[in-house]
Amino acid sequence: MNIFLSNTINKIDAKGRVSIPSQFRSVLENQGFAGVYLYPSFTSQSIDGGGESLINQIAQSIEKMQLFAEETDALATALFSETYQLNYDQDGRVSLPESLMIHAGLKDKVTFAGIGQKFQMWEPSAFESFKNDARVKALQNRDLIGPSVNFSKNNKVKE
Amino acid sequence: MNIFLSNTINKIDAKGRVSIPSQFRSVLENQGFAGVYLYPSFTSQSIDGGGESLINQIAQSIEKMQLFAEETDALATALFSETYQLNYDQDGRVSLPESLMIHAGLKDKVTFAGIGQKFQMWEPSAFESFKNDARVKALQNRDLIGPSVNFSKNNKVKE
DNA sequence: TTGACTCCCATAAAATCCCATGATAACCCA
DNA sequence: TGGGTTATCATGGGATTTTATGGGAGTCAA
Repeated sequence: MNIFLSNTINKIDAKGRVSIPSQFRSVLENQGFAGVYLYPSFTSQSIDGGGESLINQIAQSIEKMQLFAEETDALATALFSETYQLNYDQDGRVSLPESLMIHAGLKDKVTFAGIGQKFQMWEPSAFESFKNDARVKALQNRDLIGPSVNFSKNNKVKE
Repeated sequence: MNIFLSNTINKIDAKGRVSIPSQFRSVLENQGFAGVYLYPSFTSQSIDGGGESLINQIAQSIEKMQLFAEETDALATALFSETYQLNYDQDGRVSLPESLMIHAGLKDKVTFAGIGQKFQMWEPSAFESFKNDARVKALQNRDLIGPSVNFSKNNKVKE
């Protein structure tokens, strides 16, 4: 597999370790190395995660912005200084930095949610309400998606 | 064959496994890999399914959006976090995630209905009533389809 | 020494593999 | 054409593997 899909809830144990879901691990390893990059989401109380290709993508989009040097630096600092590279152990577990735990309000459980190019880590009940909102917003933006997804307003038979 | 056609009812066994109909499997394997992508339908109590080409279509439309936009995250969450990639075993069976079973109200049987680019999975009796509605709507909209399709009232829609 | 981080092993539950069966559909040939 | 033989398929169930998780023991630095 090469994109992050589905969602699971995993436990954070007494030592602060979490298992990265095995399907996510296989996506990550396809990208080159057995580890994850994590940073606090800019738009929500969650952690964004991904592999090599996500980091490369972010680096590229910063370059393309053609900002003044100091603005680029500021943006890069904001992004990368809070980004952690964590190699997971042979059981597929990482221990989360405290600042990320706090940002996402994590205690002893975490929802891993695949969203394509990256995944997010949420406090499980916070994820539930975000997901319900997301579904509503998705319906409002249905024209952005291809015709094969069943988003039609009047529920036509033809698809 | 390269589109999903016709419908069959298969059993969900004690372990939660279902056989993907063999005709569907050959469509899927033409698209690149021996597995299915499933997600809850946005507009009905059923599961939408397809192969590589369906998921690529969706992934492409999301990739075009901005990386850090709030709406993009919401849309991606709605689409991908509930999408499951299931590789079927050598007998062509998958085990369905509980959240999909609940969404579609499945118990021990499921109707696979081919609808061209994708297929749907329904609780059999729910599918029956949906199909009757669909036939009525199809007749009302028959002019949207080319002249070669014979939808006249005396001539039943072939199933 | 204490705490943070590994590595390693144990276990239970879930997913997957593998083989067997019966039913149906496809095939073949006199 | 009809009857028998072969495939193919959906399904059941035992055996094996994978996965998430708990916890012991070793390493390193402050």
